[in-house]
Amino acid sequence: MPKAYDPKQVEKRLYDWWEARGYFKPRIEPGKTPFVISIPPPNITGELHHGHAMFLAFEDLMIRWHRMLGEPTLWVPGSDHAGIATQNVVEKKLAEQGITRQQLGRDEFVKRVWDWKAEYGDIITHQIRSMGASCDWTRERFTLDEGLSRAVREAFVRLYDKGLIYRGPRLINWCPRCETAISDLEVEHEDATGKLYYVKYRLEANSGQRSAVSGQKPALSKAEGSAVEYIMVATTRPETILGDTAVAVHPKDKRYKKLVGRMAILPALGRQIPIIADEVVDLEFGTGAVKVTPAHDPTDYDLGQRHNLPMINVMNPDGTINAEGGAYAGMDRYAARKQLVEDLQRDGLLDHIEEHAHALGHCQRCETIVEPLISTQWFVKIAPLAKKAIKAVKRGDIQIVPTRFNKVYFDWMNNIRDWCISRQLWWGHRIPVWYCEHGHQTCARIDPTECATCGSKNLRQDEDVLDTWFSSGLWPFSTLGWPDETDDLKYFYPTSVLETGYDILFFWVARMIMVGLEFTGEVPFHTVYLHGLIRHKDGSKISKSNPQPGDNPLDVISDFSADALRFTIITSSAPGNDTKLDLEKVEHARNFGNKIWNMARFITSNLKPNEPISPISNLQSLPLADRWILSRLHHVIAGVNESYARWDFGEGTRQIHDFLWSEFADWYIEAAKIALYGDDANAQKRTRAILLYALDQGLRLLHPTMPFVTEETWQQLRAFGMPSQYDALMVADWPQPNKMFFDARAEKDFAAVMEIVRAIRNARAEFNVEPGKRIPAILSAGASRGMVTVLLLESQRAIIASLARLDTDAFQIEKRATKPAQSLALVVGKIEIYLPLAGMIDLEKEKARLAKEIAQARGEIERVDKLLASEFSKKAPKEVVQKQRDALAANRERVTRLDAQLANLEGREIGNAKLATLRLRSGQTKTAKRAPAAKKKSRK
RNA sequence: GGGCGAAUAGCUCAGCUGGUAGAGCGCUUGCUUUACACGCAAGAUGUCACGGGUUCGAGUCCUGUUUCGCCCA
Repeated sequence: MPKAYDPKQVEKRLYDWWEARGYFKPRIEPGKTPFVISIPPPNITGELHHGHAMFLAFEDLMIRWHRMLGEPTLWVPGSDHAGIATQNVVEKKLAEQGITRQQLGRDEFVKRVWDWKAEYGDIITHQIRSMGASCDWTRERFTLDEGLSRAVREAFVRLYDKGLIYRGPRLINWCPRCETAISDLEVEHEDATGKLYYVKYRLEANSGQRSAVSGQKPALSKAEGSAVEYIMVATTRPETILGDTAVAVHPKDKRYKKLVGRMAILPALGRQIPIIADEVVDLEFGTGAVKVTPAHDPTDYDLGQRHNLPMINVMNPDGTINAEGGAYAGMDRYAARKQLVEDLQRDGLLDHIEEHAHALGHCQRCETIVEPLISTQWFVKIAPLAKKAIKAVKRGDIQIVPTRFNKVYFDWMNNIRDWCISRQLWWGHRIPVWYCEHGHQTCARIDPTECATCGSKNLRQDEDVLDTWFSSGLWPFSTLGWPDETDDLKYFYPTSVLETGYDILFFWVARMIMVGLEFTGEVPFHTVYLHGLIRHKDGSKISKSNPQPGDNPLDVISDFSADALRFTIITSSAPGNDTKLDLEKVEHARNFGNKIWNMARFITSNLKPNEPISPISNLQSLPLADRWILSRLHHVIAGVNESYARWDFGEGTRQIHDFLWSEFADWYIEAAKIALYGDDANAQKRTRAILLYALDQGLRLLHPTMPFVTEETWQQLRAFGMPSQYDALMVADWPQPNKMFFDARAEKDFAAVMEIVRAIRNARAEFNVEPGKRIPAILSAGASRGMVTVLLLESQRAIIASLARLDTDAFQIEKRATKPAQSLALVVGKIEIYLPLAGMIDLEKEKARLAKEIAQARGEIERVDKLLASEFSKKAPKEVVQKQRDALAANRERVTRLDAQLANLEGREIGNAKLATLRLRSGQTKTAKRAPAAKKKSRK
């Protein structure tokens, strides 16, 4: 085995091997419940980014874990045709050659997009492979492939027939750059400082009664020296004046009460519009009088509906003013605004301009400011679908992790608005509705040849395509063959988990739930696991305008390995919370991979060729270190299973990391060396078996998080003779905790051994003992249970000597030893350790340190004394109180001994005491604290 | 305006059901100890944002405040 693990040599090879062996493909086993995830399909225009890396890490973890649990496991991969994005990309490319899509015509353009897809559309799915994702590529789907297109059409026709899809003129969000309608969700609101223009509308002199209202504000005024009256409105979008069909005031607004019913004259166009009263008007905003543009503003649209106002659309699809705009026709909306403001000013109708903060809607795809306008579009009547979707989550048929997103989900579902599903694009699923010359609609699964109503053969298909999310909504079942009752659909649906970022809870998750229930009568998945977003180390958003090293996951993989990226993502994130990616952490994860590799390297180098590995038996008779590591291993197995079961993959993976590094490598492997290098053949053999067993189990636990390094390492173990019924780790059994291995006594005893070794190492470091030097030591077992302790220590003699670098010829273990002259005395629990280190002790330094420790221990005593004197001793649980009592006793003893030593030192200084007995810092408090901690989890 | 999240060691983050805090990196000291310098050993480091409350006891529960971020309108 090479000295260092090289992921570059491994990852691609292993991935191809796994795939070639068919491990990614599940077997349908009736009677077994399958585990299924549908991949969140990435856009074919996309490149791998950290959002993908995130879901790939989590989903592959779940998939590999369940596969190892023996469940038929399916991860359906695929990609999304991304209507607007893809069309934009291809149009941009054509533009480089000076070609527009209109020049090509629809059919030719769509063909070009397919060409583009053939060339570039697989990039993303290949990049996905580099993360190690074990998807079943034989089931790969594309939202625009034949089967899924059929599903889309089926879905549309069913909703249409049910009356849940309708077409009509409504106020929608229009992107003038993409020249298509977009749904509410695709509009991103951004706060901006704009201007609020105060514009005076003249009043028609003969309309209604005349009145002159004197107000605080010049909302209504008579021009100087004339009889002309005005009503003043405030607007952020002056160009929409062209589409005004009323001015509205609040019915209770005294300033304007008398004006209601009169007519105002629209500036620039001279059209007469009524002044109406409606409660929706905000008395505080601007002048309290608002212009009403029903065709270009959501509030005004509703207002217009209530008052039967005409709707005048003044804008072309490209954002220029249309013929309704009179002199402004043909101007871009912002040019028209500018011109209009100038004209108003010239005419004395612009009163003043104020700064104004407001939210501006932008197109999610191209960031162009979105224009609300009236347009004839297709909509899904969504409330009936939402009702069922709410129930499914309320009933618990679907569980959202973390649960706090339930509220977000319910809020959105309860206030849901009809979904605009038509897009004025060429790339996508064309709406399956045909019109005849009489205006009849024919909606059909198969392209019709005649009108369903009048039989006319003169049919024309609707030009629009469907929102990409319409097809994504069907994803969990369309990918399994729906609407056909395929074997896959029957066996794998409903899926198990839907794992994705919380940012597409509405876009995708909610819609899948709604349409899934509608079309299949079942929830599309039982659990929704939402992850957070990956951000820069400083918390800023990863974006093209703020590039930082490590933004591209492919670079991170190349620098540190896919395993390292996955490990980092898993261990540094909590469900639903954003994660800051720290490259230093990825580096550590890479090092961890190398550490694992080297564990195997050590083990394999100690295996005997052709020696059969015997199973572990006679647990009771095993040496302490063996019983300890097996017990620890099985506690960790239990812990990982518990953590994973409650979706806490980070905690589970951390436990594996800590076990392998801080317990298995730091202590067991080091301890195992004694047996391996000793001359007891049986001990060697047994130790080899346990090393193999523990690492094998550890690798299995870690495999879902770090698939490559674990598989490669495991294959090495096999190559060197580790018996296994499996050809690959990825299809090996998932570890299950076995209580038979739990051994509290062994954990406690070995913890003591570790403490002794640490105490000696600490003393060596403190007193600058040469690292390689073997020093003498005397262990004194102490009074109670002395013989038991002696036996324990005796049995660990070689390990302690080796790990603490003791001189084996001068290493004594006694029930009760006397301190030699010129020695340090360390106390670990009841055990005392004397290190004769004559000539190495700095008296002054030692006295100062002892004094400090005494002060510390006294502080502790004071605190616990106070605590025990309070209600605490009556009300706290017995074991908690006992723990404090123990701590108190330990500290009292500690102070006594420290005091004695200090006095001894001082006495020696003034008098001539011969013995210097020193205590070091690893006293009882620390011991007591560390032991249980190490039992629970001891992290590196 | 409504809602959610975050605030813990210099940095990035863990801390499940309340019993006075952990990791990685960084830092200090020392090590070519025959698996690993992508390593080993030994260390130092925290009024757990702030105020109030519940409790014998609060980083952990309740409440208010501040700062930052996000979602919805």
